[in-house]
Amino acid sequence: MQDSPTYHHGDLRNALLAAVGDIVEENGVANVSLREAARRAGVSHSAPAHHFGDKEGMLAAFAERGFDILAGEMAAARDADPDAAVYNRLAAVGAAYVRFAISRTPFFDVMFRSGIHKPSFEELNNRADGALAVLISVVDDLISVGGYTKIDTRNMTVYFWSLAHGLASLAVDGSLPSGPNEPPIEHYIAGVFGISQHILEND
Amino acid sequence: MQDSPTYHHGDLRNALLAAVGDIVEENGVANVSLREAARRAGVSHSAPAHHFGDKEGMLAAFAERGFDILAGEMAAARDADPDAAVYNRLAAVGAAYVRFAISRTPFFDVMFRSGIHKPSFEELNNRADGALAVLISVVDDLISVGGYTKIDTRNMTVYFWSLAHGLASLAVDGSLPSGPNEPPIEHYIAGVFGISQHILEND
DNA sequence: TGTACATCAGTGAACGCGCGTTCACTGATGTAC
DNA sequence: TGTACATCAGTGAACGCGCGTTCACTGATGTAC
Repeated sequence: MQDSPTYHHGDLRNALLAAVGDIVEENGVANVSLREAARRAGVSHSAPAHHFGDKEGMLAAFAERGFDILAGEMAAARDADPDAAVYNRLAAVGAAYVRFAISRTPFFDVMFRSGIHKPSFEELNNRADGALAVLISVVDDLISVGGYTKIDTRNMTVYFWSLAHGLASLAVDGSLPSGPNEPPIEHYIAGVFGISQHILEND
Repeated sequence: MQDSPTYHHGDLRNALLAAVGDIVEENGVANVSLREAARRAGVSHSAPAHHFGDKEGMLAAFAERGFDILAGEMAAARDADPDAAVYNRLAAVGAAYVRFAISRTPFFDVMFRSGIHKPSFEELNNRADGALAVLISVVDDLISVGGYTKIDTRNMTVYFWSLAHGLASLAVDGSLPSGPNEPPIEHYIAGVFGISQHILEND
């Protein structure tokens, strides 16, 4: 960190990633470019290549950060009230997922809607797995506590992941009805995970 | 339709939309352009503007068609076996949604992942509502037959929509584990809607 | 049946733009001695 | 403490490309009479 501009930026990588977030927020994923990120970071247009190799590498680095944040927020939701019933902790994790998408849309967009080719970026896959692991940990708890011998962990995980991811995607996309007479997203978060809860209560 | 090339194409609008599908399939939504669509339709690069106004208009027209097809496939699933239990019809509609996303990925991508600004296209909104109406019709049946006074239609609709849309998105995105030892998508379709069924059976 | 004319669909040249990438470079930093 | 040098971060000019949009145009079609 420097007070005045110098030849060496000092924190350019972070500055560029912040710029990416701003661009996505303002103009959408489609308008992210190495040059625009450089412009916003106050640096020559060829500087980003030094840090990320190419454009896709820059987006991958941004998405990695997103998965880390998502994992952190889901883990915090899971651990917020250790005395809570297992289902409530699971619903809290799901709600954290949806809220992440809404409050940090640029990350969500780049992570899931940028057309980035995940398999090409091993580290990105690792970070995504890290986030998924948080969900799996609570699903495991649910299954062991509830004794759901009929449902395997994998299906249960995909079930909750789909539910949270679907609601998040529809909300971010603007597909859910919204307007002055429409309920806020929290209504749907409560509704959707409330419906799921019947599974636990009645099984 | 003409046998030989003429000045007037005769079916250019359809040819351009087909080209859009091919481009998305081969190179992703990000690489759709008026010029490339024109090229593939064997027409001058400025012809598409005649039909769609601009690039976003072309994508909107493509997405409209996608919603119509989706609505048709969901309705067919709903009506395939009128004697089926209500929940089974609902699960069939959900499965049709997921299969649509997988078998017609270009449509799904443009409809939900292209960053197209839906509110600007009234007709596109109408088509999207038309598809949603099919889902709502079956949810209404479910609620009236099952007597779920505790759950309103809106939450129930968003619940099933999220479930289907989430599974579809994850599958299309390549986020679900896939490989020689991983189950095919049909396993997850059955698993996810099977879990939901507990709601009906046990409420 | 023929002719005139309006309409429509598609053309092709031209414009200006932003982009990704390359490459020889230079300024700053840190380390070895 | 000073000096030499390697390394690293960022520069800026240059390249070629594909794009969207505009616009005066032309070829084809259909309709009125």
